[in-house]
Amino acid sequence: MPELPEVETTRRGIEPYLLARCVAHIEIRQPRLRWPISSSVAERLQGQPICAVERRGKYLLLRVHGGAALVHLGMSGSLRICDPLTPAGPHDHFDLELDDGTILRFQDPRRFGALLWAPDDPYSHPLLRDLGPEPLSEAFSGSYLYRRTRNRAGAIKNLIMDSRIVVGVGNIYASEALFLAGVHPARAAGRISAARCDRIAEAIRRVLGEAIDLGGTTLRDFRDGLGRPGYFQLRLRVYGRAGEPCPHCAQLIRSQRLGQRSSYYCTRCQR
DNA sequence: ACTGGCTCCTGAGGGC
DNA sequence: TGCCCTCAGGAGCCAG
Repeated sequence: MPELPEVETTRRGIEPYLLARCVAHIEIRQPRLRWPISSSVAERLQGQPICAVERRGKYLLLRVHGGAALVHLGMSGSLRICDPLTPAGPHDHFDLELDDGTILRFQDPRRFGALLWAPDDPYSHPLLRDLGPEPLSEAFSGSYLYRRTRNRAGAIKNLIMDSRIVVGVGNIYASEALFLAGVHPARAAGRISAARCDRIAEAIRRVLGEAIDLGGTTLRDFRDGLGRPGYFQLRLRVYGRAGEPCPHCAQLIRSQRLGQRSSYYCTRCQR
């Protein structure tokens, strides 16, 4: 579910409730997420003021003195601000209780998400250390993408979804960006020209930027930190639209599995 | 160094 | 109504 726009939307939603508040208690109901929740997370957060709520790729960082809690939403995770009287549901795996009574609640039916402790400089944690650039930063550009794709035989769609190349682009936005750029998702990455790498990089920035502006994409269950849905699903041009006409040329949109994921594209507009 | 495949889970939806 | 199958938005990890 959550790709970069959904994680950023969540971050913006929860940040005002967390900043400068102290963590009073952590309630863990189900420690078995992607990695078991270690007791050290609770120990290190307890009593600490949260000094920043940051995002790196699809990871959220709740920074405190001495490190940060890393939260990943996996495929079905969400974070919600609620009050202590809200009853916890079966997939509400942990609560961060703040000193003003506010609760940050993590729900994740598929349990692919994570809560980890990253000591000292959290950006040197093994999960963050080797991540590629943020797609909306200066470091990500067409020339960067061109350089990183040389001699790569794999499909361009798999490459832009590889977090070591660029972070935050999941299955939905990869299809959308390649449609905007006019590039076929299965095209060998190393054989794409510099000019077309420019178009792909620009399309990724545009799609992610628009999706953040619309509060993310809610296909089934995404909600922001306050329980509100996103609206980018209304702007999806090809994702999930196999058999419907292409918005540019009316040719029927096709779908194909690429690296175990469904890809959607127009054979006339994308080469 | 790359590449493709497997894996962790639960829930929804379609076919019969 | 119920059972079985397939698929789902992530991404670390492994073998080749």
